[in-house]
Amino acid sequence: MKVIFMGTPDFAVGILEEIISAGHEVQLAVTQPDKPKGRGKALQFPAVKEAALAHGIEVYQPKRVREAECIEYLSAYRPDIVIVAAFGQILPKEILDLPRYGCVNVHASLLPKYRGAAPIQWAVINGDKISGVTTMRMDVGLDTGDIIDTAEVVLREDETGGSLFERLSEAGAKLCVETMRKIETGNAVYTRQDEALATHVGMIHKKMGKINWNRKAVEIERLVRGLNPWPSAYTVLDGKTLKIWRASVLEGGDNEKAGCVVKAGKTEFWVQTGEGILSLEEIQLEGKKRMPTADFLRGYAVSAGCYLDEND
RNA sequence: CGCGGGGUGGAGCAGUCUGGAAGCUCGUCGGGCUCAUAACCCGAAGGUCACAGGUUCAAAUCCUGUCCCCGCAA
Repeated sequence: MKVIFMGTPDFAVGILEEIISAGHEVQLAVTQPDKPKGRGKALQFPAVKEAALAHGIEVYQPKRVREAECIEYLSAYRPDIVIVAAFGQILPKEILDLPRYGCVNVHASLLPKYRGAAPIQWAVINGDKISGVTTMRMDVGLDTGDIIDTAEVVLREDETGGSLFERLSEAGAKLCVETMRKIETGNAVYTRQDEALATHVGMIHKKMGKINWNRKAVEIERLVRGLNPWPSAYTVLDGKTLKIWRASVLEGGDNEKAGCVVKAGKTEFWVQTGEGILSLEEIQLEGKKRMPTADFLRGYAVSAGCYLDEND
């Protein structure tokens, strides 16, 4: 099929490449404009742009896809289908109606659960046992189109936002090609989403990573995993940001106020939470590299009894 | 030129302001203690102090330039 691919970050790259190796003709890759990124200032290409260029595919980066100029531009390609994966812009009806087979979105959740921007992290943060990917025929709503295929992925005990990201991207790539095959051969079945079961999740903000020690240790530990590698969960130690990359939950011993450092030994760094104790395993102080807690404690004196996240 | 922290034996750090013998907590290796140990005791190896210039009798430390790592902001 003649395909226009729309996507931006890493999540979309695997899908794009799977479509290519399945033998489809990707006419154009549409992605967000380059943005200044990193410490300096340099413009950085979106991951999909990098990949598209590597495959010799033309790249188009409209600021707003809903503008007439953009719609005109896309229609000139007369694609059979438009595949959308983590593109980052909402498509107007004119584009949805453009291809013969419509626009198909690969979404990183089992719809109608987790419609919206950051389904992957939320699945981890909420402690879901199962997540997955869904392909659907897009309509004007936000992730409300008819479902074509789904694939489940079982979350691991130590699943992080990053690891699930990768696994769902892989699953999504396979599912996408499978869905395209069904569509092409006329075997696709379109199922309406059950509105009663629909839930929405918003974007991930950096502030969400700020740990509230009054919460349960299990919840904080899930937050740590869900926001790893971005934007990461953090607290404050001696007025400096302390990122927590990995932690584990210890039962019992709710004797101190939440946020109190219960133990700071040679290798243990235990913090009291609202329920249970959180053992920090891998951390990173502002300006430093991330490192195992034992390494950190070798060079940084943390005294038991002090409090994290003190606003002094 | 967006703001800031940092690069010191294998790891994490102190020392830099106020130049003048390379230090701490660990790890490693050898020995001892012990029923035993990740515990304790004794000893040893291991560093061009990121790189390049400069100032000085003398530079990890002061000056200039470069490279690399990281936090914030975007």
